Amino acid sequence: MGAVTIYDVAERAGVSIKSVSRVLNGEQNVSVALRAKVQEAVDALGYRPSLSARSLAGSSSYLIAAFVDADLTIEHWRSGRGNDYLSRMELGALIEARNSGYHLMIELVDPGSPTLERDMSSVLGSLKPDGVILTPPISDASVVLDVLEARGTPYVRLGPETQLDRGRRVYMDERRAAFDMTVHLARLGHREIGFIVGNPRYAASRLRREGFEAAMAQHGLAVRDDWVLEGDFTFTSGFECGARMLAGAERPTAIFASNDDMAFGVLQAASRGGLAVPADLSLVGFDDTPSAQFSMPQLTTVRQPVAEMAETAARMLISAAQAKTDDGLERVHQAAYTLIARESSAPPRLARAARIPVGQG
Amino acid sequence: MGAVTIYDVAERAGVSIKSVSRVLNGEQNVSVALRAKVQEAVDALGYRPSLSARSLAGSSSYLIAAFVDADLTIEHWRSGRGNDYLSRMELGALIEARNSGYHLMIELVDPGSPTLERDMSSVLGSLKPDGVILTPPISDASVVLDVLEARGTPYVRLGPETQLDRGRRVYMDERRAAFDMTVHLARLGHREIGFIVGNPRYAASRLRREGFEAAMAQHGLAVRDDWVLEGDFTFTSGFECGARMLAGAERPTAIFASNDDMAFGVLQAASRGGLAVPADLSLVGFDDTPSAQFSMPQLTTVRQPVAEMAETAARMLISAAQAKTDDGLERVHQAAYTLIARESSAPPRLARAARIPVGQG
DNA sequence: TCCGGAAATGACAGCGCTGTCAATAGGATG
DNA sequence: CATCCTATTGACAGCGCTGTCATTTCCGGA
Repeated sequence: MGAVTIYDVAERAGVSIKSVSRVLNGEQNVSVALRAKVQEAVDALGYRPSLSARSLAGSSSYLIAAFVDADLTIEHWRSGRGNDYLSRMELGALIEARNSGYHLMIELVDPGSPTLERDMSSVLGSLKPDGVILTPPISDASVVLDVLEARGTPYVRLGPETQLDRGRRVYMDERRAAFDMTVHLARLGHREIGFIVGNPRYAASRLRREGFEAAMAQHGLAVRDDWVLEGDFTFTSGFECGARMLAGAERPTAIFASNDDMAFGVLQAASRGGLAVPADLSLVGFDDTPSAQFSMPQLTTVRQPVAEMAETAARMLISAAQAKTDDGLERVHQAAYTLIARESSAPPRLARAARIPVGQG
Repeated sequence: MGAVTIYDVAERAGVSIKSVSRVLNGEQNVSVALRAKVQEAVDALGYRPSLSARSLAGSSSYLIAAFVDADLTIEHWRSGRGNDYLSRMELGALIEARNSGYHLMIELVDPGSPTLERDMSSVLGSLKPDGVILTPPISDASVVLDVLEARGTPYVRLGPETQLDRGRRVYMDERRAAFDMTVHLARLGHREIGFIVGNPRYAASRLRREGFEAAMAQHGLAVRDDWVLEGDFTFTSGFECGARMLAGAERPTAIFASNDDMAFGVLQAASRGGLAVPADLSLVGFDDTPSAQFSMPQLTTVRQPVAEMAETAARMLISAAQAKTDDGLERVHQAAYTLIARESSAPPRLARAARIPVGQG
């Protein structure tokens, strides 16, 4: 059947298998004539080198592995819901890998497992990937970094928070994005702004909160404790926090939820409470999930270019795998975010906006 | 470093490498004592067999490949949006693969490419996967099936429409689901129901439409040509079709969109047209995308258990790879769908519902 | 014309496993 | 106790490539 080997190609081209190998790998010191002969044979036979043979014999496996949090994945699997971040990350990595003749493998990693170190060695040992992409929250699992470094496997961390000097990373300035979003609300005239924190397990939660607080401070706005509630990135938690925040006699004119899902929860709560968005309450999220453009009103949010980030990560790894030396390779890449102002944020109602100076004066 | 080989294990256990191999592969005729010795050594050394060596030497690669439509993927990638179907499919396949010690690889395939056959051989030749999962619309690409069959690689088709006798498949009864959904609307009292067809490229589009028509016929309801519009599964197309259908003096009391994204488009159109859902218009979709539970009103839709289906597919492939003979293996699996009635569907307003008999009497 | 060195090519030994087949060890049989 | 059969284990040859090192070829310069 299709089992064309390097021997067949060599025979047809009338050269040694080593020469075929040379042409295939674009090595130097190959004459034009040889290259042409081999190329012809390869094309005619439709030959493709066997991945396993290459990776067994040589030092590269043409494999990029993406490490994904197992818990999170299993949670998604249980609920039957997809994982938008994972999906976007993959698209980017997949496309870059494909363009460079690499393959992408997704591996689940449980950073809390007592056998983490062994599990990692296991995967790395059996796959021997040329590079590894770490997704949050694995990007910050120091044991994982340790193992990777011990084995000398290049890796790129997506959106890491701690130990920023280790390895390569591709990130977005979450703090600044949250800062900008807060400024967006302030510019609209909001002075009473609530915030819903994300799952503390994710670095992003802290950063987004810091950005919010910094912007509030800069604009001389008070951050009220009872208006900063802790969610966990789920719709439900958003609903609960929203309901709580909107229940009191005093309520904010705008709420900034640390991600879109929670924002939708708040939207639901507002709706049940008889509040119209953005008329009675401005609402902004973070992530630009697909739903953000379908919701009513459409949600103002921040778009993180996940696919691009993964693409960059894959490219960094592939260059690292192909370069002899580590010099001159990009190690840190900051991706640009976009604040997408849609319908859910607007100036506060005059009545409410006016109330503040009155109360203060 | 972590480079533990089978030789190390054999040495430590005081046996031959072949024996280690036997234990690892669970072969028969291995004494308890041997098994114990080897197991001890494996555990102590944290040994994992090299995937590439195994696949090079043996007949299995411990790899499952999922073939995904390249165009579609690139489209998603361009728009920066994730692909919910892909994501859910992957979760299922990933979890099953992981449980059985297999690995999952995603490969992009362009079924329209003139070099499709060669591309396929390429991938199959270099990866030598033990099984392949085909996702729509690749499930129906006969050239792909041809190549797979020629190579003798087991494959499972997810939701195929044509050539149902070829290969294995896991599917959902789309027609019946659409039928049920239509009945749902009819039972609520709707008699004037519009339908938005999906992208003709997908088999599901036709099936859903057939289900709709069959149910209408069974309930003695007329299918009006101007109330059956053709979209392409995108939000925008849903918006346009919705706007068109709702513009006329006569408009349906309910609209069934072939997928959720289009339903959201209709929702938007209805909203702009001053129509409240479900008060003035009942609206139902198909797919249960994440947004369906966050939208307002929450969308009535059909949930396809994509993750489960992929899980089943992976399991079928793994059993096929492990079985000596093909006998007794499951080849066809029908997955159960769920009609999720949420807020967007309700009885038509009395005024409108009453109008019909008046007009007819 | 001959020589040294760089450029181009080939020969060959594995990479870490599995498949095949041979060898050895126990048991049951007569 | 010899014989035969089966359960168990091992020896060894690759799988299809790449890395290393040897060999051949080709030039420019003496």
